[in-house]
Amino acid sequence: MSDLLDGLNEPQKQAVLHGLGPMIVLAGPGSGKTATVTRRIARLIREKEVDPSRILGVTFTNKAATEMRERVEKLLGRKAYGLWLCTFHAAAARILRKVVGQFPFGRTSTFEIIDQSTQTKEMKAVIQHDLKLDEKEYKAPTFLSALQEAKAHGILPTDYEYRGQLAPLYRKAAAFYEARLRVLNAFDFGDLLLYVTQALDQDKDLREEWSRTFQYILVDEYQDTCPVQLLFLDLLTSTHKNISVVGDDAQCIFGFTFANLHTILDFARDYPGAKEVRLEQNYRSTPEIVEASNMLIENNRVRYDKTCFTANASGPGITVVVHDGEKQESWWAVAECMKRHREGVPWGEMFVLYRTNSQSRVLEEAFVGKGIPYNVKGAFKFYDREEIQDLLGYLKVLSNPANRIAWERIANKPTRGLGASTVQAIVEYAQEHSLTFRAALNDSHYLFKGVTQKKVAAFTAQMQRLEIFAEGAKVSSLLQTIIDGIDFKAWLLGKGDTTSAAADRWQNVLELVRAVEMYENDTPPDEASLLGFLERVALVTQEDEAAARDKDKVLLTTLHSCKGLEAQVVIITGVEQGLIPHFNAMHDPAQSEEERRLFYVGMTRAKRFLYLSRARSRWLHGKPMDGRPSQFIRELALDNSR
DNA sequence: GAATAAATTGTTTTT
DNA sequence: CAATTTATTC
Repeated sequence: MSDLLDGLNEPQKQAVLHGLGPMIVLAGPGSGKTATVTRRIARLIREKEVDPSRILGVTFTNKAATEMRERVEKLLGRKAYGLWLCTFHAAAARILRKVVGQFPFGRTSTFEIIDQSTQTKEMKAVIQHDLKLDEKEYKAPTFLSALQEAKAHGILPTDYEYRGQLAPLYRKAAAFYEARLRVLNAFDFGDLLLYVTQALDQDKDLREEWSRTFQYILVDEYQDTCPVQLLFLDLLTSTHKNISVVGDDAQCIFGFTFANLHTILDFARDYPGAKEVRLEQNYRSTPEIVEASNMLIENNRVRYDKTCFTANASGPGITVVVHDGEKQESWWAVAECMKRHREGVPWGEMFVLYRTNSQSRVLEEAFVGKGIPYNVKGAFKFYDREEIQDLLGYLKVLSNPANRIAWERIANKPTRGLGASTVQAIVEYAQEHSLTFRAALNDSHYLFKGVTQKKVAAFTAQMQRLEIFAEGAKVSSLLQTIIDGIDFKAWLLGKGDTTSAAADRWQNVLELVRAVEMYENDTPPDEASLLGFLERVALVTQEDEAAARDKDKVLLTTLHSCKGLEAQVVIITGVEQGLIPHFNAMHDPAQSEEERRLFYVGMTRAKRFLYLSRARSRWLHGKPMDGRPSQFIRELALDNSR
């Protein structure tokens, strides 16, 4: 018992030892939040002898979940089998798979989780074919975000009161979109939480069963939960009421996903008698950084009155620099990293941060130029790459024959003479006869003549062979069989691209094979399945395990996705009015306060060296733009601000 | 039917 | 400026 409390301060101990009932832990940056949560979980398992499968720990990212699990297992000295430690979406998907069949949702337990691009494609089809509107005038992303707003509030998009004149149109689109996803046996991200809350809300017995299951629920990054997630938590805690949440109102930066700052401010009101713990001591940063970030955040009107302090030794202070353009800024950033590296700071202890993903390109070029090891987080997702999506298409089709989108994708990859019109004919035939694309393939002898018929038949036969092989086969050997069967390597390398680009693509394919093997390695053999792998792919987005594993590289990332990380050296680039705070957020007080919190998050990642850099001029959409210093530099009230 | 060239058009942040 | 969509050619 004692070792679980070793080295903790008084409020941290209180948080770890808290017994029954709701608790909120207000945790400033670097205040040992993760240590507190993991020790609390470890204590519940070890001292309170709670069955791990009756504890639900929810995090914001998969990476955070994995890290926490490792730390809990280290504290326990054994594996925490059955412990639910995952993201909201993963938890929702897992419950939904078990219960979806009991509801008229029109999906089976093998439902697929579709990605962003599939969502857009389906919504485009809704606008063009179902609503017969001009897609130039009515944009799919606008419609999707309207629907997401409804889903984030836990309301069916067909029932939601949208703002503005387009409301009736949105509701119609929602109905068509939902119908299309049903045919695909698919949910999108937002649906996972929406439908699981619908299910738990509608069925009292089910709600009791699940809320009895989870004796303890812990939530990380509580400030970034949206209403439907709160509803989800509320439904699951209805029996035991043992919910403890950890968060920092000053780090609420996901307002655009309908996370609301007031959920954390109102926790004590919503859960009367909740214990409140404040972790205000910062163990991460120098007093210079802690004080400057306090100065900054005090400019926000809506916040908890909380003051962070540190007992850490004084450091080098915050450096503010100006450059002519973004190229000079990038060269400088690389040079500064090299300088610190010579002083003994490992590459892995350095971040270069920016507001928008498009800023990463110049930086990347500068890092490549000097041969400095770096990692870009967030920009292009590994699983979004064309060649990866192609192969995943085969896996998806084998897992879910109703997945029309995936069929369309793979039908002519590699080129086998099934062009757009042939595929379209199959799709229409399937729709007419209410068949899956796969079933339509079997009947296609009636549809086509001559050469086309032969080609379609060859494709059907090949897919049938794969289906037979897929029975009981390991995912890794299935993938290998697909790659060999369609001669994917030859097709990739022969596509006429430059040889190096083709070689890169093949490397990515090998990476995918490794990812499958890794999945099989850390999943119990009886649980590993094609569906399981596809779910991981759908929910594990950015940080593919490979990137997370090769440490000791400078991390280039956005201010948003640096949340939860820390490093010796942090360089924030593009500290200009219009970038941070961003143009689109500058005129609305609530949004500019969010921009300030975002900047606060970036600053407080730094342990020792913090640089704020800006350029006088920067290329934006092909035109040079003058850059004025961000108002936030002034708000820090530094001696050396210029 | 498929590959290439030209034109257009968008640009915050993400599970 | 780059990525995506449309037009053109083979």
